[in-house]
Amino acid sequence: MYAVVDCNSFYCSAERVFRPELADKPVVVLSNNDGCIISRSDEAKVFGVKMAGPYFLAKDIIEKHNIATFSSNYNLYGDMSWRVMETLRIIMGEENVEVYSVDEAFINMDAVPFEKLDAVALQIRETVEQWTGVKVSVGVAPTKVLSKVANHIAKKDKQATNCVTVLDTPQKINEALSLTPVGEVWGVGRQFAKKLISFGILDAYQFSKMPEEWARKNFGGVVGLRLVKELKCEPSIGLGDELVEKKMIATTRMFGAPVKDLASIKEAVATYTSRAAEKLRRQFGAASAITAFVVPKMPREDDHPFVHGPMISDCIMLPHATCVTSDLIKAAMKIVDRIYEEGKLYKKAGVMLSGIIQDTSVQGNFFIPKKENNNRMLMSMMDNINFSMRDDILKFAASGNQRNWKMRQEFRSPRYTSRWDELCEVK
DNA sequence: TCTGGGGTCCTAGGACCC
DNA sequence: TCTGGGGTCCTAGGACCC
Repeated sequence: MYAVVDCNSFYCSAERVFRPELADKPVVVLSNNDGCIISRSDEAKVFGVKMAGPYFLAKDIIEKHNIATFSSNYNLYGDMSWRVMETLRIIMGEENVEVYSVDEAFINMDAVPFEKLDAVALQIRETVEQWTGVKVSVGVAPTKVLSKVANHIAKKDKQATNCVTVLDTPQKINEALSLTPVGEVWGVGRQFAKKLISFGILDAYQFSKMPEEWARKNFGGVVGLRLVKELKCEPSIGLGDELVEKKMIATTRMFGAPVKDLASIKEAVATYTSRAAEKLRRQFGAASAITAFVVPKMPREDDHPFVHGPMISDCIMLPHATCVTSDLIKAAMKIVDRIYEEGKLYKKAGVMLSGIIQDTSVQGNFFIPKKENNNRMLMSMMDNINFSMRDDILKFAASGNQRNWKMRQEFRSPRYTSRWDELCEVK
């Protein structure tokens, strides 16, 4: 059996931990640049605030109902996430927990006796809330896909389910599947949903009755096959390994306001490159290729749904894999020179590192020049200082200090748990 | 005026090899 | 006129996730 533990409106919950007066008030959290709404409390949902909807369209509702609004505070969410996951590891055993995303984890429940599934699921929910202040929902079922179905049901009616749903009999499973529209199944996105509905398959129960070969043929090969198997109670997606190294690392941002000049774009790209390189070093990797891109602002056609403009990018294969920020910035700057066009307005830029391999120079490598080993040490020192002092206290000059491209963050809360000078004050 | 960011997996098809 | 069979590796693109 698998359990999936999913935090309720995670970013909102994290904000509320340090703002108890908001516990039963409507709250929303905005994406970077205060562009979209990416988390809403139940109270905010009631007022019709749409998920992933643009903030400027919801502004009226937000102001009218006095909904508490926050810019995203990833320092806080990252730390709260760690607390939740650590709680799960402590009570269920490290080897049984797979962290799936910032607010979600799968748990292998094979060690739990069948008749105790309900009690243990409830205990997970209560312990996480007691230890971290974050409310979670727990869904338990024989496969991962089914546990997500269970979790949806737990979330939909929190009163009735107490945020816990266990699907442990064929009857319960079939009933749950019948109540689940096919588009809500984990792994069925918009395209697949459209196709399924065109076949006359409307709910998850109908989908689960389809032949495996049919699923393989119509829904992306093994992807569809696994999906149907999981719905048929046959586990086909195991517990993944934790802490797998990333195969690609990206740092991309919208600008706070459109940017025109080359110097600002270079500053931004150099800054993103530094951030990406930090992520790279955190997993002791080295990148063999770097891509940089810019997105020009496109004239808007009204009555058109929002679309991103074309991405203009270029890639450089590095002479040898590296995790040294200065090397990466040099390459990135070369790319920016190539892709930048005078006179255009840009609204976004980004950097991607790929061809990531294990960094062998960490310990010093006999076969590469001494200078490079020294650079690696320099990087470690920078990372340590930046980590212990504050972000970017040490940075490369290329990152600049004008920063007129910086993203909007009008409503960011203090980083209560990761900065001494932003601790919660009790009077 | 104003619409996020960062990932994964899989498949098809091309280039290349013997 | 006629042109095999079997592989590998890489990339682009499509789908999905939160």
